[in-house]
Formats: sequence, structure tokens, C-alpha cells
Amino acid sequence: MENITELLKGILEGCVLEIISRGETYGYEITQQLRQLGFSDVVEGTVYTITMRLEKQQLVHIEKKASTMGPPRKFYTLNEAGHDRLRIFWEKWAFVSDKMQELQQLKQEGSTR
Amino acid sequence: MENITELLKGILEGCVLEIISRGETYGYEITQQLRQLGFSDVVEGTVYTITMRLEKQQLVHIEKKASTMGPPRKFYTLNEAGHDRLRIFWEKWAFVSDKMQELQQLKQEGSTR
DNA sequence: ACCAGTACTTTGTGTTACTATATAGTGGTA
DNA sequence: TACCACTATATAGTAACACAAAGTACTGGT
Repeated sequence: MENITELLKGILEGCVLEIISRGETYGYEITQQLRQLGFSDVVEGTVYTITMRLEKQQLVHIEKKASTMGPPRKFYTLNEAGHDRLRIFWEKWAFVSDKMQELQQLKQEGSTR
Repeated sequence: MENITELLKGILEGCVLEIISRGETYGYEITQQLRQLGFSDVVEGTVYTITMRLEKQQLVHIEKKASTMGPPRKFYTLNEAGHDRLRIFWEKWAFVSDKMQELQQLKQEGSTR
């Protein structure tokens, strides 16, 4: 799927929060997981701007660990504020998602007229 | 639901396209329909920036008609390019929506461990 | 010495929803 | 008359976000 950039606004941050919530992970790995999920055009830079934002907003705990596969990794875990933010994200997503389904159902009803 | 601004990026334009596709309508009415749908914080200015964009991208046909309820109204209908754009929007939405559901299901599986 | 893969970072850009404000027509009412 | 609420369109500026592009740095293989 190409050019879904605008649709990803807001949700990509939620995805990153969700991925971190599953267990300690780092930027490069998060990027790979997003790509594996299907958001195949997501690049490191995008994820790093998000993780930086999470840091600034103090939603994550950070731990730097050495790696045998390259430079040291910055591992993230969600703190309490991070979990709160994630919960709120899913609530917002459910709301928007529901409304969009309503709109689409009206569409189908309309087309049977 | 409050502060879903970022989540609305990209989808609000799709909503406007969908609403116009149901039949000739104008900015003020589109705003009311969006508010009625549940996006209660959407204001006229937001919708007008979207309709202006649709005009510039030549996705709509425009007809100005007098109104007894106030100033003349600018009625919009989708042209072929508009219908194409709308179809593509729903495809993108379906894609993103599916991926988000996948992510959320993994979440639930994870929490039963 | 070179390159691919891993890993993090920064700067700048384009798109979008939103804020605030202005303009204007109609109808009601004090 | 003056004022206000509702209808209706428009625009200039802002903030937030994903993304592009480039750079730095560490490891291992050829």
C-alpha cells in the first residue's frame, strides 16, 4: 500500500507505544516490526522522531546496552505515563474506527437505494 | 472524545469526499453532518480548507445557488476523479484499519500469557 | 581497504487539521 | 432603528506529525 502517510499521522506513535509495551525494545527493531506488520515504507528516521518525542514527553524508560551486532542499543520500556497514553490511544482509535465504520455502513445502505 | 486531531489527519478529507458522494451538498451542511457523526469539534474553517483543497485538485464540480436562509451556497458534487479518490481512500482506510486490528489482537494474545 | 548490515541522530520539508477572524445575508425581537 | 442569532463562505497563521536526506559509528566478511 502506497502513500498512506497522512493516514498514519497519529497512529504511528500509537503503534510504537504498543510495540514497546510488549517488552523492552529499541528503535531499529521497532522499525523492523512496523515494516513486518505491513507499514513497509516506514524508515528509521521516522521511528526515531517518534521515540525522541516519547522521551521528551517522559513516557518511556531508557536503558543503553552494548550489542555484538553494531553500536550500542537504546532500549525503551513504557513507564506509567506511557501505559496511560497507550490506553488513551486505543480509546481514541476505537472511537474514530467506529465512526468510520458507521460512515461506511451508511454508504452501503445508500447504494442499495 | 477530545483531542483526536492527529488521528483525523487524512481521514477527515475522506469523510468529506464520502459525504459529498451521497449527493449535492455544501460546506456548512458537511460540517453539521460531520458533527452529527460524532466529530463534534469540527468547525467550518476546517471543512472549508478541505473543500478548497478538493477544488484545487479538481475532484469536485461546483454550483452556486441562492438560499433563503442566508448567503448563497456553494454546492459540491464529485466528478470522476473525485469518485476515484474516494475509492482509493476507502482502500487505504481498510488497509490501515486491518493492520491496526492485527496489532490489537496481538496485544490481547499477549495479555493472556 | 572496502562494503553490507546494524544502530542512532539531526535538519529540513510538506501536508494536514485547527484557531481566529472577517465578511455577508436573513429573520426575529426589543 | 439597533441588535442578535443563525446561516454561509473565506483566509491567514499555527502546531503537530510523518517523512526525506544525510551523517556518524560499530561489527564482520571478502
